[in-house]
Amino acid sequence: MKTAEKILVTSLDLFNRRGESNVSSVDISLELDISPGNLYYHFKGKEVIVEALFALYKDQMDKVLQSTIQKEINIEDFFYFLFLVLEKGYLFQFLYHNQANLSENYPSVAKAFSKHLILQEKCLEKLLEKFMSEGSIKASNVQIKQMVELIGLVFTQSANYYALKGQDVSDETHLYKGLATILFALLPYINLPQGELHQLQEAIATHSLADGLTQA
Amino acid sequence: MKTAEKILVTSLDLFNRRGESNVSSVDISLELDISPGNLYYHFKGKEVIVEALFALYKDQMDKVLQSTIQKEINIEDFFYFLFLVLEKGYLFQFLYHNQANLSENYPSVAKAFSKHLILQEKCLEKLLEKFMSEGSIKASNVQIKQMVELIGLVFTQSANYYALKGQDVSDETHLYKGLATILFALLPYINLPQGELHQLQEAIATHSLADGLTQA
DNA sequence: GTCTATATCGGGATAGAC
DNA sequence: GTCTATCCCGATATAGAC
Repeated sequence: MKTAEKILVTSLDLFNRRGESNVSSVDISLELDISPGNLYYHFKGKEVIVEALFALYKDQMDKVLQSTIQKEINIEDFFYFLFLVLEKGYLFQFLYHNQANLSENYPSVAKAFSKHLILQEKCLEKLLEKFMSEGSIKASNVQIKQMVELIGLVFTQSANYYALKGQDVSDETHLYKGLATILFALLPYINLPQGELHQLQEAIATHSLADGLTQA
Repeated sequence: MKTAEKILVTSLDLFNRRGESNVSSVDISLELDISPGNLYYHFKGKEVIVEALFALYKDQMDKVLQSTIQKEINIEDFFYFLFLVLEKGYLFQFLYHNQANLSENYPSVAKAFSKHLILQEKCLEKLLEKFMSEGSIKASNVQIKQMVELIGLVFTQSANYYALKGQDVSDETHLYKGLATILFALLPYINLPQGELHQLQEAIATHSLADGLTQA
């Protein structure tokens, strides 16, 4: 692995674990056993590193979105898709964790982030509208918009919410809790045979045992 | 107004507008036309200021919660109560805006905050359970817990979500959008005559015209 | 490509005069 | 209570040798 790549991998890891603002360029070079000067040879400042990491994030996320548009997915696949998005977010959690700082210190990244989010939500909206026209979802257009907003809220903020409550966010359990929240909100509008619905719920609930959601 | 009080008021204003981490003690003294040394005479560092502001926040929030327990409120009052909580949060938005930094730089505040949140959610849960036993809400215990979690998510994170999407959060409009999201998620479980429900929805929707939620 | 050494800058903190 | 002056420290940034 080239030094440049090693820097990105290590930075991502440190950012995710300690928060971007708590990691200085010296910390990164220390972790890699290289000198600060060397780090600067590859990346002229933390900003460039953050930008490079965001580009990676965007690439991977776009691939997930792309796959949804191409394959004709049904509403059960949909929840799996939601999980994939949550999971990608988890890999780059530092982007969500410190977004206030992020937008203040790296406005270019913040702009690209919000642009990407809006696109992502457009994509979600299209999907839900398709389900609506197919009859697997019963809702008005306004309700669809509400669903999109709620999903966006869970995607981008649920980790912060759990962290604020003092819960550990280092494992992936909370992803399932987020998924359960989305399922809870959408369920009343989903038009599926009871049996299949329960199957879906159980699949999600088995992963979020901790909170007694299993009885859902 | 005493200097100490002026410092608190000005700090709150600056924190809310620029974010706590972007406001240095010198900024505060500059805004007040006093010297940094004088500021330190009253508050030995920003930490003490943040702690004092959180104490204020907690006091005011507790009063709102208290009022709910004492008066026997019905489910329509409930949404007004939710709005009051959202509004109090708005007055101290800096606590929510930069929570990652907050918990890293002021662990004592973070601990008190999470403790307060958990208490608040207990209070919410009790309220919802009361509505359930009265029949105005039809839901299982697990669904009640989900409602509480969703409300907590909106309370603490919706401003961050809108900010992340690049929207302006300086006015109070987004409070109504948050309220609309909660209403959207709870509505299927609420057991009220259609007429009264529509009244509720409209009352909320008239305040969030911007997003076409009026048609809800 | 990588190192050491150093310059710069901003924020937090404090001593001592008034 | 309030001010001025100063110190300390951590982080960014860069120059120049190897």
